[in-house]
Amino acid sequence: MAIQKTTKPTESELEILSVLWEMKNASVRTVHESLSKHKDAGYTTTLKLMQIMHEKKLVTRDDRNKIHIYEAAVTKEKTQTQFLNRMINNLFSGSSTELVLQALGQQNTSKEELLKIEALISMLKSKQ
Amino acid sequence: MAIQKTTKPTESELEILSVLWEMKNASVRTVHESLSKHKDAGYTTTLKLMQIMHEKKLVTRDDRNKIHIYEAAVTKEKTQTQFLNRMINNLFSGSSTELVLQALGQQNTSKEELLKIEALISMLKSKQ
DNA sequence: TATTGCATACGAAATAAATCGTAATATGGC
DNA sequence: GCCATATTACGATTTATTTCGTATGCAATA
Repeated sequence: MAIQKTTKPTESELEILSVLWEMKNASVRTVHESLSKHKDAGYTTTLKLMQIMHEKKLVTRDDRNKIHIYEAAVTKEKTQTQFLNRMINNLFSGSSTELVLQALGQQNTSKEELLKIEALISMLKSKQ
Repeated sequence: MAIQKTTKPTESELEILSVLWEMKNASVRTVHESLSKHKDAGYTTTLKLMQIMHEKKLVTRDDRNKIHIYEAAVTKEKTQTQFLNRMINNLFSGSSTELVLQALGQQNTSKEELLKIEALISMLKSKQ
């Protein structure tokens, strides 16, 4: 059985995936337009990137029509997990708690958000 | 006033920084030995990387003696924050809460850890 | 003093990522 | 059918990152 090599998306690929997750599916033009708000690169750059992502199986596409429609082939959750783990190992000595503490500490999180987190925590505690 | 361009460490540079944060300061040989446990690259590769990091001001070094002693020039906290923010923006729609929930959800965190987080949360709540 | 063993310096190759120009092609409106 | 326009395909260039080979120097020691 062939090993499914988990291709870690690059920074640029992540930007594209974000758009696709948001929109469910989209043409190159649409993705490019969305990216243009923040970033400034030519249309063919976006196109090329998406073609490469297709080769890497990071996206699927429907190319039955002239305008190809792309869709993310990896879930947002899986990708988040992948990057989170990487980051926890690289920067937080393998401790997710350290990361959580740091993330909560630096940002100012609203009371509502804090309550949501508390809820999850008591849920986790009860499960132990 | 010149703008302090925040050089974002690359993946490999991060590995080296981790060792330096851990050890406070170290020679190339020491860093290389530590990295060798996980990774497999030649000594001069590590050396070159650390020289580049010195140029980029990511590390300082004491080169009064033949064996140069390196030290991280960026704090672990600052770097963590930098990467956390990047990640929150790229992958978690700008919401640190989302990241926290995801991080807590996937790993199994011990009761003690959960208590630590709860403590921080109530501290944050009282400050609002 | 000559030799050996580590150390740094440095250039250059190998690899990866991002960017873009140009050509080929399909489509819709005239 | 022809043209204008928008799209994809693709090669090439640029830039960043990682890797390593070789040169050179210094210091201990035989």
